[in-house]
Amino acid sequence: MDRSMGNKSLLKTAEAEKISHLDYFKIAISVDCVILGYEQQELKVLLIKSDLKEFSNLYSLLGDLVNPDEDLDAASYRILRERTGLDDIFLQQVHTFGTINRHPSGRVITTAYFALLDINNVKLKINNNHLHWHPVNDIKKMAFDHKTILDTCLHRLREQVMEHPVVFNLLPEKFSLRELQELYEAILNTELDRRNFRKKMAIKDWLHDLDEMEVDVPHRPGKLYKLKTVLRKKSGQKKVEKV
Amino acid sequence: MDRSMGNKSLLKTAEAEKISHLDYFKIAISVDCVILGYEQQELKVLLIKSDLKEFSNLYSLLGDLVNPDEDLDAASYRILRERTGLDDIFLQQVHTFGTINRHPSGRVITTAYFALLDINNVKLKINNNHLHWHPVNDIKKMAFDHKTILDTCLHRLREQVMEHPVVFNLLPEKFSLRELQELYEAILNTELDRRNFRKKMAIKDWLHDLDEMEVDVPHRPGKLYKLKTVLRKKSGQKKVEKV
DNA sequence: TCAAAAGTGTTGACTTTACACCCATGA
DNA sequence: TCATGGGTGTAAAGTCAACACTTTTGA
Repeated sequence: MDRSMGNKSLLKTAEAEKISHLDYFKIAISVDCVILGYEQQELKVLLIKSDLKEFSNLYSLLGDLVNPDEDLDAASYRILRERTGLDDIFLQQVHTFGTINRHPSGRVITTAYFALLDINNVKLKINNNHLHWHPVNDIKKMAFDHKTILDTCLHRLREQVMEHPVVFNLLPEKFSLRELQELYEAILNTELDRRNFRKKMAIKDWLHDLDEMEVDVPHRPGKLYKLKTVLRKKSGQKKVEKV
Repeated sequence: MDRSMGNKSLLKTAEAEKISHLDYFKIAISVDCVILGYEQQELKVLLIKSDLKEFSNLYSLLGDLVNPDEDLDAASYRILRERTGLDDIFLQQVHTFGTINRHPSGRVITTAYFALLDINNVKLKINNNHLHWHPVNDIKKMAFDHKTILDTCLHRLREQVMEHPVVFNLLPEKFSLRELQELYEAILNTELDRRNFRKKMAIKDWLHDLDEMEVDVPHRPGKLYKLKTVLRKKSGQKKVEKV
């Protein structure tokens, strides 16, 4: 950012600039988190009932204003921690939504993140306002522009899922290949061929064979795997592919 | 965004909420544009000398604070228009940078966009502050966190270039396959095989054969093409690929 | 006639898809 | 013994990478 346009290269100090810009500190910024979990072969998102009259009976994502002394990313981690009690979580920034009238309280620009977590690790912190896990395929209308935000984040997730080992954040540490495949199918909303899926996973070399078996399944138990330790990471970064 | 945490589902009006949030309107938001052009087989970015003492002699991207009554995207189009006089330009949001101390004047969160334009169409509007086109491969240090922003945008551009018909925004309307290939090579920083490149373009079916030839080249002239009209677009949106 | 780039196909390696059978386990 | 999913291989189609020669034009 550089507001130098039209002034004739007079150097200003940052402090002087600050004063001349007070007018602009009239926009609030928030973060909104698409917190995703996976349960009963369904992808679910953590929602809360909006407490604004304008949106009564609609659900919204979890978000909050960013504090002036808080990094943007830190704000999203704070939301997660406050709501789920979890701290070491996969989180990725997706897009910033900034139309003028997206928030009825005033000018609020929001940066959307998605988070992936193991739903069984979560004890929801405060259980009022209908905080709950909601199947993502079962959402028509939301408060604010949150439906758009949700869709944008799901789109991004789908783009990444085959290239980057991210979805493992949705599973318990140990899982079978069937569970993993079902998760992919839930995310991509499609069916996958079992043999081809297993081949693909073998090629990616993401998994570590635990030499353990499923227990308490009503059929032949499958092998258990975990994500290779080197691939675990808290936030996603992408690599450029060679063309 | 929903600040309902911990309150016992008392509905508030947006107006009431606005008042209680005044404290938070202490963050400014800006947009920064990585404005890219292509000239002499080089990718270039439009830079200006920073007018902050803290960054004297460093260049910065073109950006500005977002006005309270201006959409975020509109702000980036405004920057472009002010600096280049161009209006109908490819522009894409990339990432929002929000660490506390990234701007010495105070808390400024910035959303980065990249723009692609035909450098020959541009008459730079105000030519002070060393506004100029700078080869992207020749930049080490920039004001603020602008080097990171630039790198992030270039990374995103490289990711998109083979999947989406975006780079055509950098070329004149009519171009030869050689020119197009040289552009791809400049963006990707690599050499491409001519035959394979032409095959790939043929498969993508992005180009319309104009039945015209290059003129004034000191060798056998090549055919001229233009991007198919249906594929022209001002801002980029991605599609999910089927897996 | 020379220099420069245009234009063009094939082969081998690899990747992706489609598809079916026997096996191990728990009920 | 039955139901359920585990586990596995192959062939055909398609994609990708490497590679060289002839043609056209302007100088």
